[in-house]
Amino acid sequence: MPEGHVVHHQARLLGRAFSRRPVEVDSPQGRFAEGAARVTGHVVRRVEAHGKHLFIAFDNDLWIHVHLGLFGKWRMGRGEPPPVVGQVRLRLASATAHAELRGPTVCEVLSSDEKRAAVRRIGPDPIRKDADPERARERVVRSSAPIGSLLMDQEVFAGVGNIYRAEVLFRHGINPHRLGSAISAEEFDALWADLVALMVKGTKRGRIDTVRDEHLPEAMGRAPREDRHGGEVYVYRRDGRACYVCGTVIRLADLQGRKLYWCPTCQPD
DNA sequence: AGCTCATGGCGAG
DNA sequence: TCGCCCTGAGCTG
Repeated sequence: MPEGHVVHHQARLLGRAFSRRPVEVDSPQGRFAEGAARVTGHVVRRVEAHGKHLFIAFDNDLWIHVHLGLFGKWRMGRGEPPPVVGQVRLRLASATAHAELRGPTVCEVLSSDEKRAAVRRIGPDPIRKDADPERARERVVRSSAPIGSLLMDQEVFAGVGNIYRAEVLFRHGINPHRLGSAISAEEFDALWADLVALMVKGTKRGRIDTVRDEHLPEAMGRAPREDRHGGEVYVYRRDGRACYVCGTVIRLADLQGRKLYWCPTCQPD
């Protein structure tokens, strides 16, 4: 259940484990059997992440394209793959390492042309050094959609998910319902720069931490937050509880089927 | 054991 | 907007 920072982290690990080595590819579950047969035994050239999409290059100019969706998971390890337990869509095995993929939304083989086209459809990714924030700016400032929706639109901000959306808007005092066209150039610049910093940090740590030093539990005399996602955050999944900055009760609403969290005082309409 | 929810996205209507 | 995809964790009982 990853946002972009997890996909980048996994791409690094997969690249480290399999690049420049021949890899056996199969599909114990069977749903990726035809795709696996097209690449098995070939050498992995590299592994790339673009937003939440992961691409594995093989030396026959084919790519495996994976999108984890809400349920997908990689499991990696050294040595021989373990006996199959449950539904394993894709399995990679080199002489020294293995990886299992379960429950992805997308697992397919693409030609290099198809891969390039897929990457073109993905918006600028704050984690990537080659990202062009002007593409995102143009979409935001002429949009009549709320910024809370635009941040989740993968053609605008690739890799941002529900936690980063909620947290970056809190950190900049922007109400998620404010329209993109009402975001100033200065606000866009600050949002983008902050997404870069937060998501790069998340890639390194493997968790999402967004609380500034002066609001950390040690500084505020409160107990550290314990949440499933592992990080320290201001508003995500904190509805009904007091804002760490002003004490107002954090609000929850549904926006296009996803939960949206914000502080009505720190992020006024 | 069974239920609900989750860091996502697509297609039908 | 809704339902579906598909898996696992964290509850409840």
